[in-house]
Amino acid sequence: MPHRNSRRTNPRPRPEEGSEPEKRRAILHAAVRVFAAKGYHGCRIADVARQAGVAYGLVYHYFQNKDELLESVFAEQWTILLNALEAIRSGPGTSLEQLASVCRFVLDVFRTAPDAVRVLILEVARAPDSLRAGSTRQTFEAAVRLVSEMVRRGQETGEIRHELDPMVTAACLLGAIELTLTGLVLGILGGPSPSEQEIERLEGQVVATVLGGLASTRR
Amino acid sequence: MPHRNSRRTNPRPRPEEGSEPEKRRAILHAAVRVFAAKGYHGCRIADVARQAGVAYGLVYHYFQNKDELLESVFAEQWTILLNALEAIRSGPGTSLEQLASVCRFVLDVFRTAPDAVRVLILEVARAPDSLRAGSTRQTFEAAVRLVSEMVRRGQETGEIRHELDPMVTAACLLGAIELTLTGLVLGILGGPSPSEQEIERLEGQVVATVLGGLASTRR
Amino acid sequence: MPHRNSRRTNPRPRPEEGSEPEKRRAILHAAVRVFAAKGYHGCRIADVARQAGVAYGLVYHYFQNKDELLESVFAEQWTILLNALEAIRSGPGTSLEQLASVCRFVLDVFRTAPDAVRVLILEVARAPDSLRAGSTRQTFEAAVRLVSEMVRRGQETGEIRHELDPMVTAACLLGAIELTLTGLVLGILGGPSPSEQEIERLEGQVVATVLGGLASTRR
Amino acid sequence: MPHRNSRRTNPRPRPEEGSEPEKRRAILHAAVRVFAAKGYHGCRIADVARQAGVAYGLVYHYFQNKDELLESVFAEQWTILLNALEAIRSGPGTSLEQLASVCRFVLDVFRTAPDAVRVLILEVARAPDSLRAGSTRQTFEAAVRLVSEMVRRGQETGEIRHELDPMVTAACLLGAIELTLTGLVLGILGGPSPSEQEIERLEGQVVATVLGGLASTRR
DNA sequence: TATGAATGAGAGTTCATTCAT
DNA sequence: CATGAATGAACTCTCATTCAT
Repeated sequence: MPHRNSRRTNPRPRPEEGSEPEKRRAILHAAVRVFAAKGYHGCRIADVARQAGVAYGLVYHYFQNKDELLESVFAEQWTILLNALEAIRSGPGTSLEQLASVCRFVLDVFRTAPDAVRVLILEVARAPDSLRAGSTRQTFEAAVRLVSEMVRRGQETGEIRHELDPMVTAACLLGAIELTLTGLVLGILGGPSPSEQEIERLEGQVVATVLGGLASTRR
Repeated sequence: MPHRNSRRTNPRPRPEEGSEPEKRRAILHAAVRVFAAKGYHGCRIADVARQAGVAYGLVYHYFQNKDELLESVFAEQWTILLNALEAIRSGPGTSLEQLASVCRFVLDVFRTAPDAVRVLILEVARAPDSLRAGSTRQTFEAAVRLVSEMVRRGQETGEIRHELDPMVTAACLLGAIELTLTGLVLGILGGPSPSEQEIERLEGQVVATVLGGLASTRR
Repeated sequence: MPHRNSRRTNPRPRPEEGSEPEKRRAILHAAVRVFAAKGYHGCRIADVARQAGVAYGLVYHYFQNKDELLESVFAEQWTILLNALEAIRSGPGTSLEQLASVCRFVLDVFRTAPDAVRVLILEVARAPDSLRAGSTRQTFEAAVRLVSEMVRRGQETGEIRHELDPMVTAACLLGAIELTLTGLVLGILGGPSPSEQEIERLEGQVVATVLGGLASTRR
Repeated sequence: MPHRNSRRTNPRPRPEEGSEPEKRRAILHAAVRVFAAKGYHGCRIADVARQAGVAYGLVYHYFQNKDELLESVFAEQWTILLNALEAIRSGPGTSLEQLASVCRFVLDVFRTAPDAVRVLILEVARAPDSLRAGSTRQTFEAAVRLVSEMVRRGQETGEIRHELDPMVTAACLLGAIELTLTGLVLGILGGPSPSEQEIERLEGQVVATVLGGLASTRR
């Protein structure tokens, strides 16, 4: 009986520099959707395979195990977000304008790809330690650091108050976005199925709240 | 003949009508801890029973099933928080002072009972729909509304900017708190095991950020 | 400590020589009903206790365990049947008349106490070996023997064909009754809720079929 | 290029489109045996899997749950019986001969496959309502109807007494067979392990009893 | 007698993972 | 690459039985 591979010349099963097998992609996309819909633990391999229209076992051909799959989902989504944040940071505009862009960007993405955002935002810290210990935590931290960097630069230029801790400020800003999104998802804000205009209005509100603060006068 | 006592002639210290059985309480407490440590799906009945020091089956004596148990946990924790928020709202102080108190209160509780806070904050929206559809969503919404009410009153007294939407503002405030807590839990803020002083500092930072906003000058 | 009851002149709860405690009786009655409704394995102690209106533990006060309880139910029901069969046997009438009475008796009882009959007839051989090994098998066999005795006597008087094996004949007769009852219970015979008249008609049919046989002419 | 096969050169014994997977069959067979040995409620999935020599989970690969498995067992066995009855009915012979064949057939099958018969005969009406409501009740009724049809035809040809109700007669006949089998199973008839000859003798006895009736003379 | 809280073994079901084809 | 049958550990839930009061 011929063994699997006479010489193992690696005919091609390797991710072949850059070009990713189409089915791998399908699985990843499916995972995002299922993940978003059912959460980390509710997301079963069978669901992902069915959603992707591939055979059960193929998932294990491309991913070591469930954790690696979901870790990949996280990583990919975060990478997209990080790239966007980085683009904003290295782009034009004052720090305050950049931070406003961050708010708008996330809520904008939600409008077009709510699943991805849910995965990104709502599932952080929900995954098991194994995940958190992995790249996810790092990328999450990276996002906070990136935003805190914008804050720090704003402090240098005098746009942002010096007394604020950039990291805490970044956390507050991202947290404000997150819970606004949660409110949206749960239907507490914006109603059961918010219109695009409504979401735009919420964007403006979040920006105003976070940048300007609640108080009408400075103490 | 001396009757045992004025009203309650219960010969044996029976589960004292109306008062909650001690073991039920133990199970609930254990559930909070396990829940916080492992999340909704990672939380197994066996863990809860062991943690509570009771037999497996007893959990099912007091609770219909896993969902009802965890729903109870949610309900209890939220009730505690809601009561505290309500106490703050109906207490003394200006609206801004009250909102500052809210920030401080949650972070304070975290210092003394991090598990409860994790359950409360980190698990919202993570539970299955059955839970979200239940009392949890309502109480979550209640919390947002309570805070938004404080905001609204602050707008009436002129302390808080009129252009802000109270609900969005409340969501931002609670979100800022939440992600700061998440940062604490993950060790991104305050280091691996933050001192009480460090947490106090973070409290001040969050209050300053949220109430005063990021911008050093108003547009 | 004051004892339970200053006077407590034993109003009656004592087993009072020979007289069976009222609650024991209630449990037994309840067991018959539950047993009939749910079958041996579907019958839970909790159901019996609730149906009897007594506390859980009391069942174990009067009966060693579930098997003993259900064995008691069997024994009691069979005893009633055996006594009736014996009364018929030692009573007046030819053998054929007696056997007709047996048919009528069982179907009659069904009319007034279908539960008891179901337990008696439908549950034989369904119970675990432990039960079958016990008195149930013996009483079941006793019933067959009793009927076969009537058959034997009929053969002696020439009423019944000599070529028949009394035991097989008895089994056939009881079997005919049983499946007719099953048909009644399942609604295949007599419709969903048969009238008394309908049951009477079935009685006559069974008697005619069993005693006279199917064939219109003897070979 | 050699086409797949002349008839059966299947390189891999794949589940052969359309044909039933071999292991599914093994599970079904095992279920019959375990079912017969322990009854509906005593029959555990683990037993079936072990008996079939397959892994626990495979049972759930082929069957939704325990009820569906046992329903399948019922359905299959009844189908076999129904087919046999139908074959007898549409075959040659007078009605009386056909009915005699029915008696002989069932007792014959018992000789070669006692398990299947036990399942078929002894477990009817013992299963939970869910089962009874399903195909089982219908097929049971179908069997009674099939036999009653033979009776009716016998009445038309004058072989069978006109005064008998075909349905009741059919029930009596099948009941006679059933309780004779029960007697066999319990060792009340034919002794602990009856020889084939003994069973043949019982067959004759049952036929004689049912067809000819008990009475030696017609009233 | 009587109660019902407490126990824990056992059974059904799910699902990540492996493997032969 | 691709498939999906096969495996079995893990988990939820049930219920007979015990026991302190």
